[in-house]
Amino acid sequence: MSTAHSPNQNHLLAALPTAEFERLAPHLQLVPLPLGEVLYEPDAQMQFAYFPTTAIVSLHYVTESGASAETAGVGNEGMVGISLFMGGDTTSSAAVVQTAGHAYRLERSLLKQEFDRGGMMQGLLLRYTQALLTQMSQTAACNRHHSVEQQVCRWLLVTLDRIPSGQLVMTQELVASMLGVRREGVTEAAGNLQRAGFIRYRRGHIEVLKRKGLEARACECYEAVKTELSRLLSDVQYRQGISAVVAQAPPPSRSVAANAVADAEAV
Amino acid sequence: MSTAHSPNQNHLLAALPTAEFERLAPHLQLVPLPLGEVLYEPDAQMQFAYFPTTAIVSLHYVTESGASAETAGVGNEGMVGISLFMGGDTTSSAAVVQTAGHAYRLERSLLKQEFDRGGMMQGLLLRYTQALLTQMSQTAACNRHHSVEQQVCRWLLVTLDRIPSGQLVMTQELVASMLGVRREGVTEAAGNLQRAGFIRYRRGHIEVLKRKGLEARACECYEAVKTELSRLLSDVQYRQGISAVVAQAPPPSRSVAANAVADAEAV
DNA sequence: CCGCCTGCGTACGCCAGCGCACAGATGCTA
DNA sequence: TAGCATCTGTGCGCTGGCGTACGCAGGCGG
Repeated sequence: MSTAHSPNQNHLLAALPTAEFERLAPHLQLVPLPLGEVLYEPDAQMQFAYFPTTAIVSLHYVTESGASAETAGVGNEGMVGISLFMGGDTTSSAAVVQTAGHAYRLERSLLKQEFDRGGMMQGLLLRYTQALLTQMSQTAACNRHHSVEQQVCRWLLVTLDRIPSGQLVMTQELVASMLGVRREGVTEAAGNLQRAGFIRYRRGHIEVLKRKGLEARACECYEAVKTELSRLLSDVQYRQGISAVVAQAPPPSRSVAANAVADAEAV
Repeated sequence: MSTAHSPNQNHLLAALPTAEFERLAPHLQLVPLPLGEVLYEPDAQMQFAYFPTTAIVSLHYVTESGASAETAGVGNEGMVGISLFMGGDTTSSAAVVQTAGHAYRLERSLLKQEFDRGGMMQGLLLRYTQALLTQMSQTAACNRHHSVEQQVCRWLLVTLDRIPSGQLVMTQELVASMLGVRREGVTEAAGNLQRAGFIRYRRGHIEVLKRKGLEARACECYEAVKTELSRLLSDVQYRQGISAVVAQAPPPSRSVAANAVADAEAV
């Protein structure tokens, strides 16, 4: 991956007006995020906010007994470190790098300072936080009601949306720990999907062949979260021509969302 | 219930400095919230924010197939209508009154206006929002990993914390729909708890006899959410002597939380 | 080229929670 | 006081997901 890096690969940073961006730019540090790196642990004081570009970070909750579950994921559409401007400083969840890549990080006090100016940054971050809320509540409902296979599909899709290539570097074990289910459950689901011709995988690599297929088998939660994110950030103007967060015309009502599968691109 | 009503029964309102409170006070309308009332539906434009005093409101997500799950609850410690100041205007979840009572409501634009002044109100609401995030992610993990009985205990405890009397008006059917589980599951769990002498119930009324017992059987999630809320709002000064949000001394580390059961008050 | 570590396949028993169905109990209303 | 709607108890059979355990294979390092 020797492509040029730019803060604009992160949608939040790309949406800042020039003045605000230039105020922050000198302080944005590009950092590599290797797989498995822990950006912060529960209840620990965090020093930086991270704006992923190519990396994906997973927000986890780990139970006393050691079981874990992802409560939300963060890619180039968002930011890690909400609590820095929300006022709590710490969170009860952990942030772990789920797909290696890069992110720009910003020192705690600078973020807070920019947030408190009450400009565009504030509005963006707040709306992104709301999207995060949606994601978490959706995850809660999903964990209650949907099958492992549905969740695997959902999870592949959201991950895919954050990765341009369509090639996920990802063991089934890891997927299982994200979803908080057994590895064998993922193996079985993945087997079904492979037999159906939707995906192909080999030792830690998952390749999506038929996106539509996954969408058809995923639960509603995928579309719901995606639609809500694009709604919340629909009016942002990117300084440069980033492809929109979600290329989707008028926000469909929820009941329609299920049928939207039909007009998604094939691949 | 012919007690005098006061906005100070709501912890957020009670924590406002005098100047801010007096600006809002003339616009706070006391409204009764009957059981089952829908404060807002998914994706609908909301006109008011609600600050419960004696009522409890439940934030729900309803799946396409009609199954539902509570993602968070709001009592006198919080507010319903986060999205009004977060910038999204609407939410994908519904807000339903879970325990009848009262709330003060505030017109949308006035809330937003006060929030945007950047005073104490803003900080309070943001920190409360973070508590809500914690609650939702905890719920997600809880739905994944904990048993119905544990969840019933947790749910009774959080509800109890919001109701002074200790007498819940609550059918098992309703509890079930909150948790997103079968009614029979709740019946069984409640039966166990009654046999153990922790609670007593009769047709729509649940009385808690031994709080300690419930705490011992509940999952960690109860303590975790409670501790986090008190941490986030620990530094607030109430204009009047409200009993603190949570009467608890130094925030115990998570691993200790389980043992904290021992020193909770009986009954 | 060989061996080993890591990731994947599969199988078996187990149980929590589900869906359904119906009987008994309780408390409101007439 | 009787009737009735509603809430609660209980008992099926079913199944999805868990825990465990082991065999196989791909791919990397020596």
